[in-house]
Amino acid sequence: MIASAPRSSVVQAVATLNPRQREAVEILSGPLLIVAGAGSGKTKTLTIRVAHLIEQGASANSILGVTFTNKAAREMRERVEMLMPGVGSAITLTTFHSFCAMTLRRWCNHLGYPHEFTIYDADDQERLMKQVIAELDIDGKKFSPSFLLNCISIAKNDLISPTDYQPPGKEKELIKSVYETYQKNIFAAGAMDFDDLLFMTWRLLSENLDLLENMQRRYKHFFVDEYQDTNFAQYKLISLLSRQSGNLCVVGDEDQSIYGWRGASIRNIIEFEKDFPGARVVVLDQNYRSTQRILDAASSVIAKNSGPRKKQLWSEMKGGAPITFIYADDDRGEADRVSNEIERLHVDEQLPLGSMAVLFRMNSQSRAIEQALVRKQIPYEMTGGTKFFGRKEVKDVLAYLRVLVNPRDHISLRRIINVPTRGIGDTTVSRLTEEGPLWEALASRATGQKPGKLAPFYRLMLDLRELAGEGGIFAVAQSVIDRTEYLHFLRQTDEEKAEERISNVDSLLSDMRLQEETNPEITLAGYLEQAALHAEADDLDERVERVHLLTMHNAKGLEFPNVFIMGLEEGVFPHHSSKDEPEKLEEERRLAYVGMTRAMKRLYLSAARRRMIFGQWGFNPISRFIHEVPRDLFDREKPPMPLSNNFNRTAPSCGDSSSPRSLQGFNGNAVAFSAKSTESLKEKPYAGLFSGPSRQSVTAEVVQNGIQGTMANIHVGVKVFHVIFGPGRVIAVDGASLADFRVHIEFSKVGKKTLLLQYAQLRVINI
DNA sequence: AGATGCGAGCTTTTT
DNA sequence: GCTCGCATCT
Repeated sequence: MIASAPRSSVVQAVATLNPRQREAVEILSGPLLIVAGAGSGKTKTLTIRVAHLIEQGASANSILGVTFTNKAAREMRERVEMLMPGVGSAITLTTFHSFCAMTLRRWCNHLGYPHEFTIYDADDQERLMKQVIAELDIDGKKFSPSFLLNCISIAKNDLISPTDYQPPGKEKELIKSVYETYQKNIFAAGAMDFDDLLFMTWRLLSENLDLLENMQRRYKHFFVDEYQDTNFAQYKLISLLSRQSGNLCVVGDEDQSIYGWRGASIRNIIEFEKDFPGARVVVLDQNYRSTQRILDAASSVIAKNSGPRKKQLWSEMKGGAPITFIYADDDRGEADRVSNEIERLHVDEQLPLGSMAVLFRMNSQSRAIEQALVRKQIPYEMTGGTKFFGRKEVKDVLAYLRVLVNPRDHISLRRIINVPTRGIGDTTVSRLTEEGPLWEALASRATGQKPGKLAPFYRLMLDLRELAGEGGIFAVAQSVIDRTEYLHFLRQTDEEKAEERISNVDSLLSDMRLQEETNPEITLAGYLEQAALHAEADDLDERVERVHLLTMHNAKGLEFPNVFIMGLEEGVFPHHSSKDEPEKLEEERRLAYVGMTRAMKRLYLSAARRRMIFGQWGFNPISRFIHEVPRDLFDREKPPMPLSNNFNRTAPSCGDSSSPRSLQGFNGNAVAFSAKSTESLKEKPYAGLFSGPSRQSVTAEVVQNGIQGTMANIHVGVKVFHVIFGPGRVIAVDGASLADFRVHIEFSKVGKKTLLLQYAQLRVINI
């Protein structure tokens, strides 16, 4: 067929869409919700929609797109650019936080902030909070910095200022004053935390109509990706911006909402049609990523969540490889078996290492698999974990640069005033703080009667500031390092780590030089902003020839042909802190859904019978998420049947709930000990695990396999030992089934308690 | 001011 | 089991 006119690339692109996707692309005005299941061609649809908008006459710079990560923004920009050269670079496409930072850089003087404001990360926030705690003379044992910061974060996410803040629970006044003092101090530092970026932008635009109108004149078309992970502040902000034009397109999938703990509100996507009357809804449920079998597994798991499912994903790739279950004796064995399989896929099946990803619930799980891969000399790449820009040595150098840009930043100034050590101790600093803002106090003292050791430091900072005014960012950082003899300091303080630290400082310098080459206009403030808003996941390169290691949170939005999910055990995944709260548990399940739907061809789920936690062996039953996958989807190695399918029963109350977040949940299972010695004891000695005279004579058996034996061992009169409550004696037992077998114990330290055998961590003491 | 030693808490997930 | 922060000592 010969086209009568040159068909635009957009028309060609639209032709490749399925009917639903096409519908989404063709709705160009008004509120639109695209429910986009995993792997449903969301990015493609959004990209073509942007191109279509432009073809229909929208100007590129009237489009504002917000994504969750910088990486997603970058990739979408590239794809738009490919489709419509020139447009990719002209549209505004960033993360919420970057967009806010950009807006505030221009106008934050309206709120009394300096244009060079610093962005505080979690570490800076904690330092600031510790100061607040000291200032208000708060009992640090009663209120941890993280608890207080969390209260503040929740308030800010809800756009509540210190004045309007009504803290929950008791000690209201105290928490309120913490928020007030924190905000006073961060403002004095000319700094904003992540939540401030959103809150302040909202304040700025809602309090300054002219600025809002300025924005509304420019932006006419809005889209928000990963809408299920937006918080209240983000929702209000985008509502405000789009209110006038009404052209708001949001894309998301409530089954993939995994950031509730960070303030994200799933209500935003659920209530979209109420919030924006007249909204159109398009559901993308055809999956182009995974085999049907993988989708079946993932769907079965997510189906256990309450509420109706809006969609059922389906794939044209019928069948597919079975899901593989791997069950090992311990975490090391689990890692060995996973790495064996990785090796097999690579060597025998010629699959590239980069096609494989190992996912886990928490970063601490990476250690075992990293060691296993190192032993096999299989190259891997870990994304996340300790962030590059969060490393001490990197933050030290950045702190210098921050002070040069914004001398009011007393958190950074305090950090480096005696790093490298130059004889300015805590006493001196405290005295300075009493005299006023730290930098000003430093200036007046250094130039006054008794400058002492402050003068050379002040002189140094002045010199560097002068340099910062004229030199490029790389040159300034280089001077900071040279003039402070920072590398010498690193070598001196910790010889073992010196090499690595120096290399990190080196990487920082290289990055700065690179940034400067790509963008000669870059300012120090700009670089610091970029560093603050940088996510490790932004750097992930799927094309690299290494096995990818990352958390499921970091895996969001990615796909890999072969996916391994490790640590599918109760207490690990779902994480013990989520087990007792249905809402948190549902979020864990959504996380499992996200993890499983990353896989294109093959999916492996693994678990260990026992793992080392806090230097002790923890025994966890297989995760409920495994049992929620239909057994016939698995390979030959089927997961053992669950002990009890009643996971939703609340955990046994173990006496006073005020006891420190107990280890109980992690171990969450009974461990039975019998007198006979077995091979596993010889093979894997419980070195130093359970001290005491009975050590030689005990064997551990997981309840999974041995609860029957345990029941036989536990009877009235037996002496037992509980990890938390210590020694005690069984005074009664009852319970009709394995699932609710109860043991009444008189503990010598804490008195009488009733425990569910299935969860209690008990061992029989043999005398 | 800096070095040494001990105990508590630690492991969610991150823009 | 490890690491960090704090207290105590030189």
